[in-house]
Amino acid sequence: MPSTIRDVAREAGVSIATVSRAMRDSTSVRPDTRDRVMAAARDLEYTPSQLGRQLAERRYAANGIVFPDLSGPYYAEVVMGYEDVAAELRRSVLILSTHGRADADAAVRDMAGRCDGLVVLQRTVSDTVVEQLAARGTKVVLVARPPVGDLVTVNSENAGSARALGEHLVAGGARRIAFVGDPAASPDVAQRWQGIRDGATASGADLRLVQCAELSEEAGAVEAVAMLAAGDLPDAIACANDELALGLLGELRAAGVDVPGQVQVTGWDDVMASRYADLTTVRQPMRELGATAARLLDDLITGAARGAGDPHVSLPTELVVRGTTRHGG
Amino acid sequence: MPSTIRDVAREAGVSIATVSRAMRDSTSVRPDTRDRVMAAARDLEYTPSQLGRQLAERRYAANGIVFPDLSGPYYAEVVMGYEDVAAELRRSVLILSTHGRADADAAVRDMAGRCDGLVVLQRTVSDTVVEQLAARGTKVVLVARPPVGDLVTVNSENAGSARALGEHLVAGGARRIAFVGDPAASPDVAQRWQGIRDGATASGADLRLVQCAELSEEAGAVEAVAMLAAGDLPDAIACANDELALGLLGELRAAGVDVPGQVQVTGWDDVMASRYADLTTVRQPMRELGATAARLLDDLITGAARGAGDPHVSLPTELVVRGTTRHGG
DNA sequence: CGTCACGGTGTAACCGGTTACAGAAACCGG
DNA sequence: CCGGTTTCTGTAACCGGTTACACCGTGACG
Repeated sequence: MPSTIRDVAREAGVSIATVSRAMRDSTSVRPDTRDRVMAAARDLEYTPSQLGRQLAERRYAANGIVFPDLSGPYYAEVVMGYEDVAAELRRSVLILSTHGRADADAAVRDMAGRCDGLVVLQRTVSDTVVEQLAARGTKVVLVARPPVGDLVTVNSENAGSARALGEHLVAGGARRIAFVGDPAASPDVAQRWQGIRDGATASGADLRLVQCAELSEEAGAVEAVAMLAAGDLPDAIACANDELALGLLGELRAAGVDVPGQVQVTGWDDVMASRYADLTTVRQPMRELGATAARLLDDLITGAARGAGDPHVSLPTELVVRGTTRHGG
Repeated sequence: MPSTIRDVAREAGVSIATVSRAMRDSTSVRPDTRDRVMAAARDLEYTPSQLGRQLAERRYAANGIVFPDLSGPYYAEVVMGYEDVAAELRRSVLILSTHGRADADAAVRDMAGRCDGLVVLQRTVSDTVVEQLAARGTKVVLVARPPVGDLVTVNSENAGSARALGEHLVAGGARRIAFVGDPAASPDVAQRWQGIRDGATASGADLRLVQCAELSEEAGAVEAVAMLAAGDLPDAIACANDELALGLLGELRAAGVDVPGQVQVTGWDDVMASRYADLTTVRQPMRELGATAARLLDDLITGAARGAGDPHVSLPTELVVRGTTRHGG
């Protein structure tokens, strides 16, 4: 229904090549011809079809981003940072949440057929598919995901802050510390676990692992109930992320446990709710993660050699001490 | 670089038409031919170009969604609900955050050139552009936005819950109530303001408006400081959304004000942080909003007449009473 | 005045698929 | 064994743009 370049050409009495030229560069077309074309385009409400253009130019001017879920605040922030930069670079953004979908790989392949490059958050896409895409020429940047080949990755620094967190807990008097999470689930969690252990054990405390795969408030509540039932509360509980910690914290407080007097509790991410729950945590630069990934991806697509150095970028994090841990000590 | 349909045709010793047919429907191609084609496709790692396909079929199999921002939890949830349904319907999702961008209209037009239909949240797109898009054949669904022409809209019910909220505050003993927000900013806020006023005044209380355009924690904090400075606290403060209320609440509590003893405070949306701040609020079905919009949009695109009735859908909301208001009365 | 350079424009060949139409091959009953 | 279907496949014309190349007219220069 919308008018095409040929309609405009007919209306303006020129060839389609001239219309194309008039629409995209002002040089190489005589001013009066250009005006005639523009007038015709306006009359016909002509908007060049992105599709035709993309096919001819063999570029999409679009980027994708694949993430597990948008329900927590974490990914939303990353996506936001990504979209922001992408829009600045005049590229459209396609999103794909793999959630629990079985056909995630197929969906990702489909998406790859619609954009010049994409960012993969976490383990949402298998190594094989990532490699295939990269081999086919789709540019890929991995965020918070184990590296594949020598693809560019962006992560936030975990080890340092985790260590600081471990030391902070011990300084607050903790001797027996529990870490709630699943180090096997993601390298991020593994690094947090490792770092906290380093910090805690170096100071002579004990760290034990409470295996917990899901990182939700519900899972946190479940773990809290289990610990209370076992009647064996540690001095401190370090959670793999904030949502887990918030769920756990709610349950502990409901049970009348004194936090941080009896048990210290920490999370990771510094989501909005943590400020209100007064939860000690580690702030991740979520928007920066997305923004950085977008820029690196653009470099790859445009062929800029900015990232000639290390293809593995790591962004700093920051320990945020609040009321669920003991200060000073 | 990736192989095309012609490569596969050559490899398999058939014509491109046969390849096309073999790839998309299993009937109408002899099994052994089909196998040859599939084998060739596998060998060459052939994936049909979405671009070519879309151009030929004159459909994008993609939907867009335009929203102001993803920083709060509200839009993220709506987008999530939208993406979920879209993925189910096998459509890709394009996102566009208008944030503070000056060229938002141009970006939306560009987006419209990449999808069969799109959803517009709030006032992110001007009436003129919405009308143009609709006229050009792009299907449009409006969410939480004033109607344009007879386009389909999806909203959550505001008036009823707002009225209930007003009555609840009065039942808690409030005589002088302040509403913080800007009814002119969005019809949602206008309806909340109106509804709360109805509920409050019917019970003999007073409602005054504290004009505040921005709906952020910062803005809420600013308003709280202003009220404290003026030394004239009302009995209750109803905020246009949760973030505003949370910011305000933080400041009041920091100043030693007794909530809800001295002042009752309410928000709107029921974001995650509100549970931890123990904020009385109204729950909106955010995911449903997105999901419903996605389904209605799909109906429009596929031409299903499901929505033959009223093109204005309204989803129910629910008053959530917590600790920042006085129960019972 | 002939030639050359150059700016402006049109023709036509792409980009990578889908599909109407026609023709070939296989199958059927008589 | 033949005519008529039916089933399969190929040819070619799209979809809506971009762009290499050829062409034409003009002004400058020798």
